[in-house]
Amino acid sequence: MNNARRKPYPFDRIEPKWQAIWEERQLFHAPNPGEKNFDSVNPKFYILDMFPYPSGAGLHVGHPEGYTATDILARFKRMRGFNVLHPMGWDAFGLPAEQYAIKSGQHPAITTRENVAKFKAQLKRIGFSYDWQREINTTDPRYYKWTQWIFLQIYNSWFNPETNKAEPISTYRGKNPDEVRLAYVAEVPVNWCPELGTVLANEEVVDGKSEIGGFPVVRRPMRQWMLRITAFAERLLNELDGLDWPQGIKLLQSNWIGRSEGAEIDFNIDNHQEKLRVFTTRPDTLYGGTFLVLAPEHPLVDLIVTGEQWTAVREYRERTARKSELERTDLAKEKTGVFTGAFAINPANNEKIPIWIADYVLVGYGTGAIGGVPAHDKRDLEFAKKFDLPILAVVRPTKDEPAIGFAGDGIAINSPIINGLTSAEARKKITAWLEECGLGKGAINYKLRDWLFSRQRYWGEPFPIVWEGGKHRALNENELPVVPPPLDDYKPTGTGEPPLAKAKDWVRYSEKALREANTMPQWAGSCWYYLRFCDPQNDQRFVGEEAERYWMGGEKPGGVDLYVGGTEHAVLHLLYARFWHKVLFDLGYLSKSEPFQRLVNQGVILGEDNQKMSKSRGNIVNPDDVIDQYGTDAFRCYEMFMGPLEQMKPWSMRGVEGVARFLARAWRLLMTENQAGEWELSAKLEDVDPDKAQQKITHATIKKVTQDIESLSFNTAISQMMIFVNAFINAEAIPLSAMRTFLVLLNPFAPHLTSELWEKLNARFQDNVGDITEEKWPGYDERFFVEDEVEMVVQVNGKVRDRIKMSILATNDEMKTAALANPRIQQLVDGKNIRKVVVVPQKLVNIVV
RNA sequence: GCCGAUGUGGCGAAAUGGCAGACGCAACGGACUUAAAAUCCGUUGGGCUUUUAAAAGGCCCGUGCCGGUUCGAGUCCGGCCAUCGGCACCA
Repeated sequence: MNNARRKPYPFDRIEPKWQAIWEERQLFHAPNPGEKNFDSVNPKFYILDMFPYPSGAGLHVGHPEGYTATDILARFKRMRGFNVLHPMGWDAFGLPAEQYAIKSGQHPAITTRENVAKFKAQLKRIGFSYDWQREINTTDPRYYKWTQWIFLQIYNSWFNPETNKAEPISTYRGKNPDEVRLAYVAEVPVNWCPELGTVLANEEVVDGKSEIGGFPVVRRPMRQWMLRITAFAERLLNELDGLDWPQGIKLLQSNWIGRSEGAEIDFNIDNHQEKLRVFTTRPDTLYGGTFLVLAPEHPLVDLIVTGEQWTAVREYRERTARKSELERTDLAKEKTGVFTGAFAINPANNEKIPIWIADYVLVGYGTGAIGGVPAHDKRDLEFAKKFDLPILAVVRPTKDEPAIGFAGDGIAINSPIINGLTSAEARKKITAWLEECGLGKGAINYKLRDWLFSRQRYWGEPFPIVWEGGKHRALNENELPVVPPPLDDYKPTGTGEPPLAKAKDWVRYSEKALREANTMPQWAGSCWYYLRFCDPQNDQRFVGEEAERYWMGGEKPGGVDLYVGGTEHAVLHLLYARFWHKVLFDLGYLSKSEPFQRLVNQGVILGEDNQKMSKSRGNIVNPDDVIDQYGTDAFRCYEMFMGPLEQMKPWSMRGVEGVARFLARAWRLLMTENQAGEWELSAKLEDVDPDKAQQKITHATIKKVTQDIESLSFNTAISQMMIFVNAFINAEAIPLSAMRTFLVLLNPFAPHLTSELWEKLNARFQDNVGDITEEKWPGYDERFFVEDEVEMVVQVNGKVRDRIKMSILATNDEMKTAALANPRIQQLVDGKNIRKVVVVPQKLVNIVV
């Protein structure tokens, strides 16, 4: 014998064996409609994981948490007769791969290939039942051909506000279609990250730093591709309602979209032709507007600034431009600003009010200009105090508190047209008045910005666009895919010029036309991968119509039936994908307007020290080490036993051991070790009827496990199976039928162990049963739980004082009589006045004295 | 500041308004063993108390804090506190 630690059961032999069998027999392949073995009678179930970004570090224990949950559900649903689509793929374009490539000097295509191989081997080792025939990779030209194709659909569409839908650009009747395309080029202030040498989307900037790498980001105007996601703001917001998503994620997304309702008001400028438009949610406070503030970048500043103020204004604007996003949004700092020298007229009272510029007004939101109402807005109040501007209260609070600084709703005062009205009424009335006078109108504003869609990086999808005579134009579909040139030097240039521009031959598309050299962002590939999974090999279409209708359509809810992944994508992937989906839906390519009907977020797994896992803390758990020691079935079960799926929870090696012990006990329930140290089927196993108690616990376990899997309460399902094993472990005879049932219940959790035991049972009992993976899920019969006697709890004033065995058939009156006749209870209520007796049938009697 | 989630033993946790702490970990005791590991059995929220003692009971307190609804509250309602997460000069 070697001196390696003896395994509690031979998982190291069993697990690779069954993985090889599954692969060989392709048991988890889901045929499409029209394909061989497709069964049109079964309902479909599409269960999707967020596909991983294959980093160099390999899987960590957080990935398999969600993957195990979906795998259990997928196996369960198959056993319940569903056609289950459960695919996996690789989101492999993007910054980290490229950063890593630059650092290691290896081409990103090579490192990506290696990382994918590593991830795939790790996932296979955990025994996930993915349909690997559907594997996709976003960096594969056969895949991104269609990413580029979808971009063309977006480019060749516009948003028709009348139909509230995306339509082909050919239906646009205006002069210049380029103004309304859903993909357009604009010179806008963007998030430029010098360190990464690229621009970033708002969603990719966190606290003024790049989400990836944490490098400083500055605002800088650049010519970039944008996607008109803002046109869909209202639908993206409204259609959240119908989705079965965690409330928190919906809220995060609706806050990001940030709808606010108010009015746009035009102010005349003293001695100028131009009008100044501001957006406000509080038109009812118009009378209290004692100044206007423009964003320093506001285009009107140049026109209205007076000679004396010009130097101060210019200096202020330069200072603002130099500031990083982080400095500018620092809340702690004092308000700053400069007077432009110009005045506007408040349309409500015709007062002349000064126009200032200040960096607390953002050029990107609303109209980039605000009416300063210092009495009822905290920021305006700070500003007015700092620069000694007049403060006029126009809302009286309904409770006893000072009017100055009151930002809530109250009663309008000092406002002739609306005096005495509630704020809500006042808003309505003054908006109507503004509209009548042509001074403004009701308006809705969104925080959501258009999606900055180009990157100055190498490792991404090239745009299917060429430039000719200063104008962009789409390539033909038959020119796809546009494959990037092989580049030895793919480093960012740092100047904002994309690395692809270095490939002069590639860029030269024709005599007159040059290729677009920017690439698409990381998110492009993941915006539609769930569609490609439905029909991954199709080279005629991004997804076949029938396949799309089957997997993404169907009865309500339809679409992806369950999508599991982390919260970190709440406003990135999940918003972008919904946007693309809606465009494709409007253009008639898809069955449903929403992609993901039900979303579940798995909780973060912390290190044993209760801290976030990180290299620097040294508390990272590597799945491979756990599997080496305890086997993958134990790993899977532990991930699920830790606690509720959606909860944040710390890892515990001891906990893994406990679950491993449970599996070993289940193994020994059926197997014994002989003299030679070999495992063989236990002699206690018999083809006999279970006794009453065994029957009861078997059916109770079927019920609990079935319901708990449906509700994703995997931890309590495992608890119940532990109770089952504990109940049988010392039985004289182990009834075969109960064991068969149990193995099927445990199979989704521990597929290798149960497959092996099932095979052993088949060999001994030869009752013509096939592979466990193809078994039907067992049903349960409530009759087996019902007992002749129940234990009735007797309470006095809500406190448990005794328990009495009662027949299940006992009436309420009989229960009451029995309780009152009980000597202990008699003692307690003796001499007291019984005021009330509450009876809960078959459960409890409460005597109130 | 705003929004959201969470708060139960030494730890991870469980409980359709009806016996709080299932299941697991850790700890302690025992069996097996030359010994250890493994395995199996038992005890395990806190305090008080009855019995010579053990066995077995009994009483009180206990689900972040304060109040309410109810025969009965971890669960429902109101108010606070703490931790975590998100958003944040969004007009």
